[in-house]
Amino acid sequence: MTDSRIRSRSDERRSSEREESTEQDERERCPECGGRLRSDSEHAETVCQDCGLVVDEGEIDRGPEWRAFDSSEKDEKSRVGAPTTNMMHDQGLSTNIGWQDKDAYGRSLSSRQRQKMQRLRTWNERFRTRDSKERNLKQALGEIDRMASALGLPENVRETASVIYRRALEEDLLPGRSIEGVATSALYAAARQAGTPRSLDEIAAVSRVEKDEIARTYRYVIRELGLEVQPADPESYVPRFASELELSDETERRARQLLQTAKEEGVHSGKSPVGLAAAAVYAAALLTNEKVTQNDVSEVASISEVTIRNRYHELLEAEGGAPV
DNA sequence: ATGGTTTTTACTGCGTC
DNA sequence: GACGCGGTAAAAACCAT
Repeated sequence: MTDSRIRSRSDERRSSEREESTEQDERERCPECGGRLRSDSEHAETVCQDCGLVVDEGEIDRGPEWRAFDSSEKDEKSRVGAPTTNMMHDQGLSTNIGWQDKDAYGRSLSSRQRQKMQRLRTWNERFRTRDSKERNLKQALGEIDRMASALGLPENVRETASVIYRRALEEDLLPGRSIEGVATSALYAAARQAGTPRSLDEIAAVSRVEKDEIARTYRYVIRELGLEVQPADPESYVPRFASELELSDETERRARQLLQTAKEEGVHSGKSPVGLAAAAVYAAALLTNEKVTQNDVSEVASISEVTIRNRYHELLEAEGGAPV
């Protein structure tokens, strides 16, 4: 009697699961029979529901395998430290010996113990940054961090930059190039990939490396790593320029609009995205009667006034040709 | 290296405050 | 007269070949 109840309940569960999975993910199809795929995170597989073909195996579930129902359970069940991060040279996994001379109960150590701990700290530090690659990374990541905060780039960009640098290091791209150069290039690439691009000039302003070298190493790194970085979208510069010039949201919106229509008209191929963005901001300010001089815009965008003039004529022309 | 394209530099004239 | 703006020519920078 109990048996049948249990079975029936589990049957229910199974059928409801199936219903769920038929609803999910219509676009993925089985390459064999065209049946629906069902991802089974418990077994780390993606299987076809019709023919049973396992399409994808070994997905990694990075989440915890337990669930916590209140905060005390969370403390009890959790047995890991901070998540690993690529922003530290050892991904945050190395040993750290605290600087307080206290034991696990918070009592102070005897002087003998203190000396011992001091020696341990020294050696730990030596081992931690032992080989040249580690030291290299440590310096580069410090550099990336410094530049990123100088440019006001968010954390995820730093993270990406770190990953790129790490890869460059692994592929032995460093010999013959400066650490700083590669670090800067990594950051430049990361910023562009994240859709918060900074122009080469801006990057060069905070880097210890010359613009030429940055550009050169950047191209090299991109090519060697097979990174795909699309040309920067002019629109992604607009918010930054607009806010630096203290322009209204309305102006920002118009600037975007101008760029959109320009894009449709195909006015912008081959032109520098920064110039286009600057021109759009200027033109938009004109349209909304906000006072910004070409000089102002040229300064925040680090682009010449002439370029702004040329571009914004084209922009207005495109807008006039295709009214909204 | 070269040639074509884009951007910058430098200079000039015009109108306005 | 200083400033913002527009235009132009020549130089420089950039990019693909």
